[in-house]
Amino acid sequence: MSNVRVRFAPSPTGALHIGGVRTALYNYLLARQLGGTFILRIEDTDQNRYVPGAEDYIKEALAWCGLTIDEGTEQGGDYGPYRQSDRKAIYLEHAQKLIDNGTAYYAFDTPEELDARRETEKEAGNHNFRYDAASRSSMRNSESLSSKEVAQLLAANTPYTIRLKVPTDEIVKVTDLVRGDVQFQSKELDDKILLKTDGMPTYHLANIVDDHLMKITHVIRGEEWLPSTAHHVLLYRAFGWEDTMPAFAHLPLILKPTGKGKLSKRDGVKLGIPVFPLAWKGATEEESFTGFREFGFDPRAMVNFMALLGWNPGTEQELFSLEELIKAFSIEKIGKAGARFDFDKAKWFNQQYIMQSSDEDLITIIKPMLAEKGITKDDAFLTTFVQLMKERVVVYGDFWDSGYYFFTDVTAYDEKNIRKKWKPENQALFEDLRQQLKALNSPDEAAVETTVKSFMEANGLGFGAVLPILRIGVTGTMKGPSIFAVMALLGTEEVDRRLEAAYAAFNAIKNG
RNA sequence: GCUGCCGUAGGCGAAUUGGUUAAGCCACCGCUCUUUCACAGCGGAGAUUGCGGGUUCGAACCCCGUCGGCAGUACCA
Repeated sequence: MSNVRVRFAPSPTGALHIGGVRTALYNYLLARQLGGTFILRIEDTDQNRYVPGAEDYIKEALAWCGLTIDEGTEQGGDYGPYRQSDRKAIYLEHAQKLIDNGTAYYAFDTPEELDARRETEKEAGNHNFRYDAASRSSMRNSESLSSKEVAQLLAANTPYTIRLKVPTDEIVKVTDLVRGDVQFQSKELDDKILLKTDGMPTYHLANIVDDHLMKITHVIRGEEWLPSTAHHVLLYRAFGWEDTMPAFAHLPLILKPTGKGKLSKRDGVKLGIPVFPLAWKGATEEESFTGFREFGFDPRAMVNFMALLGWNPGTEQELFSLEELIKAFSIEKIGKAGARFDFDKAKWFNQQYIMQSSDEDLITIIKPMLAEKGITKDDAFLTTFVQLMKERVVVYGDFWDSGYYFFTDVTAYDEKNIRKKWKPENQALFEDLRQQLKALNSPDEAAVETTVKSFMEANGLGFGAVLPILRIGVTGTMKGPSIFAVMALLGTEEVDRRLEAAYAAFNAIKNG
């Protein structure tokens, strides 16, 4: 095992968004490719936003995608605990070190005071008030107050935060694996809060301390973190850890299908498409979302789709198994521009996977769907069924939606085509055909075809006059597999029953 | 506003890193197959590489400017 160690560090504030899944995937791919370690760390330092069930959801989602975790809250490991709320003491201790070495300071300003200050600045025309080198002397902190005053405040248990003391004028360089060198002027950076009043760290502190302690070598995360990376570099420096600082790779955003803005959960409900791997049951209808799994996706298809969203192999290969992705993946091939979430493309991948799936695998998936409707069928029947249908479905639900007639009576006829094709004067002929078909005992597809064809020949009827009648009569629709195959599978009794009912219905349609 | 990132057909995106006619896939159109739909195969349309300058024999690629999109700008992550 190499010393490469990467982490996926979600915050349990709800369902894991598809962008998060992709971040996890890229981390996982890098770890596996280099024989490294994939770590799951739960970043639950904001108690106000904690959502019960979110942590389990994250784990289930990763498992569904096939991303196995090496170290984490369940698996354990030598660098635990892996839940940040369990590491509270560590952060306090480290924040203290920064106070001691002068790179951080106590701040006693309350949120209300901060808000008030922002408000007055705004009225004065300054819309970008920052707690920074320029303003900190006018705030209440251990930089502006005398050490005696600070000691008194601390002794009186005055609530405080610990802030990073950002250097006044310095250029902070960040080397990003996907974007190259990025520079920030330290005077544009604010004095980020490191430790909150409640004793919990902010993301910035926790992330640096944990990544260092957990010996993380590569930080792969979303682009929204790029601006604060300068702070992170400053923190590594403040701790004296600069020489072991991990490499950074900031992933491009996943954009809305419309192209404007980053994909949000609202887009999913608005467009009726999943933007989460698994469904999420929120407190209300509005906070509940469907998932790729519930939408009828194969996890391999979703993973394949996501892998290509912001990364490309540089070849023309499009279909990748997880194993192939592990081999082909490279950070250098990650794109810089935001990738639009193209759900049509996602469906195409799923269709490819279904077509590639074995009959057995498909049957395993279909059986429970049928059972839910109280239908059981033997494997021989189901095998033929999936063979007939697998190349014309996109999501698993389509097996039922466009193949329900294999299991139950036709619910609606294609009336438009019936009006065009049904000739009541030919009914006697079709009754005759019905009898002929019925006489066939457990026929195969070829036998049905022969019977129908000789019937057509005998009566001078073409395919166009006969097949649509049979097709709509048995399945209700013009779409579907070979009608001879469908009839053979359904059996003579069933076909006879359906045709009898259909002819009556056709006359009604014609007359209505 | 400020800071940063990004900009190749409708979408995803390639281009041996400055070297002929700017790949491929999805979507779209047509043909073949099938008297259905889908799959598959073939073909088509669609790009003055956001725009304007510059450097160069030569620019999608380098430089400057400009416009646009996005992100960040919390005691959230």
